[in-house]
Amino acid sequence: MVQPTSAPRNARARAREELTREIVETARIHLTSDGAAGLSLRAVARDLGMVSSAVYRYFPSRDELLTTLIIDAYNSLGETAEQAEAAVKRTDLNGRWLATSRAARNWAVERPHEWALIYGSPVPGYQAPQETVVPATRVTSLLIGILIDAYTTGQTPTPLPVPRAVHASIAPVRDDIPQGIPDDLIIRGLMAWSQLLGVISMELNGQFHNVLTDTDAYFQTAMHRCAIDLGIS
Amino acid sequence: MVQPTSAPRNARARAREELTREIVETARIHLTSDGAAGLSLRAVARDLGMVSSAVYRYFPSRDELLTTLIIDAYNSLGETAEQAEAAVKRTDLNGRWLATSRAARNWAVERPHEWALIYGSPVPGYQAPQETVVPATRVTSLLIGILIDAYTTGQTPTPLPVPRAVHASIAPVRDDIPQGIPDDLIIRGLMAWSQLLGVISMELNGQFHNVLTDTDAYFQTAMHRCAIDLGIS
DNA sequence: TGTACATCAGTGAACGCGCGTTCACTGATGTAC
DNA sequence: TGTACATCAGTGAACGCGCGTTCACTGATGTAC
Repeated sequence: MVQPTSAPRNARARAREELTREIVETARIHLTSDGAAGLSLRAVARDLGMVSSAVYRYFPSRDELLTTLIIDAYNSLGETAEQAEAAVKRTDLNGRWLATSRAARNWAVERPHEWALIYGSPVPGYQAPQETVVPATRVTSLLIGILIDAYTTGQTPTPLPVPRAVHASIAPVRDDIPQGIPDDLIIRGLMAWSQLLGVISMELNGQFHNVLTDTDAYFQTAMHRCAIDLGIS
Repeated sequence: MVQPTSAPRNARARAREELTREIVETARIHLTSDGAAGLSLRAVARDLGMVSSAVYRYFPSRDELLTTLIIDAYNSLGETAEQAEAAVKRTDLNGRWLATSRAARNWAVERPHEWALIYGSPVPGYQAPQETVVPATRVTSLLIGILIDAYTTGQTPTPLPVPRAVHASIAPVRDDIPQGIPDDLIIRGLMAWSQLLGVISMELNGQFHNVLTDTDAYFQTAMHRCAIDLGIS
């Protein structure tokens, strides 16, 4: 009882933590060459000089390893975006939006396969478990925060009409935001978010070939225009 | 020389055409369950009651079959969108844009895996050959046509400034459109296009879970707002 | 119209490779007394 | 501090499955004379 129960870190536990990390790290690298569908426990084990069955002491199945990679990706992106956003003066809503979106793009360009893992086509046969839900909301929470501040400080654009069916349709997202935010602003936020995801995914999927040379410059301008549409520019 | 040389269609040739079609059709169905990465020549052959090596009489490799699927998908989507767009009065630019975008979404919702094949993450290890380039431009050509008509009839929005770097960056896309279209309109067109791709992909990838209930209603509104931004609403 | 030859679709076996997962086991590390 | 036992990491073999592609072959269809 002298040791705090929260840290029974003997050699075995430390080794376990380290190897778990190494497995995830190696799997992440494999993602880069083969994509999520090609992620193989055996290949990971081989790279670590282990026999394939040894990995099962750390992850009960391939899908669990995938889940860890997905959660890590969400958290890594979330943390990157949060740090970038936190460095901007609270009253500079335009700056917060630009910092968040730029951080997301930079993260994505550096790790295209991790981006595809979380925002690309679902991996066939893989069902994302509940644990992935919370980390998935970190970036969108930043955007929601900006929208709330825009609303409470009165920096909102002249609203466009929102059809009744759309008003009803956005009921779920209303659960995550304070009351009072107008439908129009929510729609603008959603559209800014899909613009952000759309432009990044297009860049990563090579859809700007023969269209744009400087994708970074284009991205900045597109995000600037989103800010104008949000009324925070 | 009595027979036209263009149609030496004896029984063998007809059988070949039909089986080629059946192989592609079966492969398309397999796409639905396993995605592009899991597309297997052997599985296709099995479904057709052939031995796997027989497929090699029709397609020299798995990648060639994939290429055919990709080209077919682009053409199918292109044709669907073209027909929808052609049914709208030429002067109704807003209607043409809405018809095009709606047709694209409907096509995508019915064939999510074919959509992923052409607009999703690239298949690892697969390099798209030149033949896919032309079919890939059919839908964007419609959008460009609308923008050109908007410009020539003077229905353009008040332009926002376009940074010098972005002006230079869009040089490639200028090769596909008539001279004179302002930078601002091109940027708006690109952003409408990425909004379109972004919203559809988000819906297919399940990113509207716990966000929206009626994705169709949301899509229509989003596309309507794109039209406003393009100045054609 | 009939025959000889060429073309080609489809067969079946094989090569060489990969995968996820299970299981009985060895031997090292950790724990209770 | 020392000993007996429990825990657990890692091994190596195996199961049962899949894949793309090649190759020598049979037998049907098509063609030239």
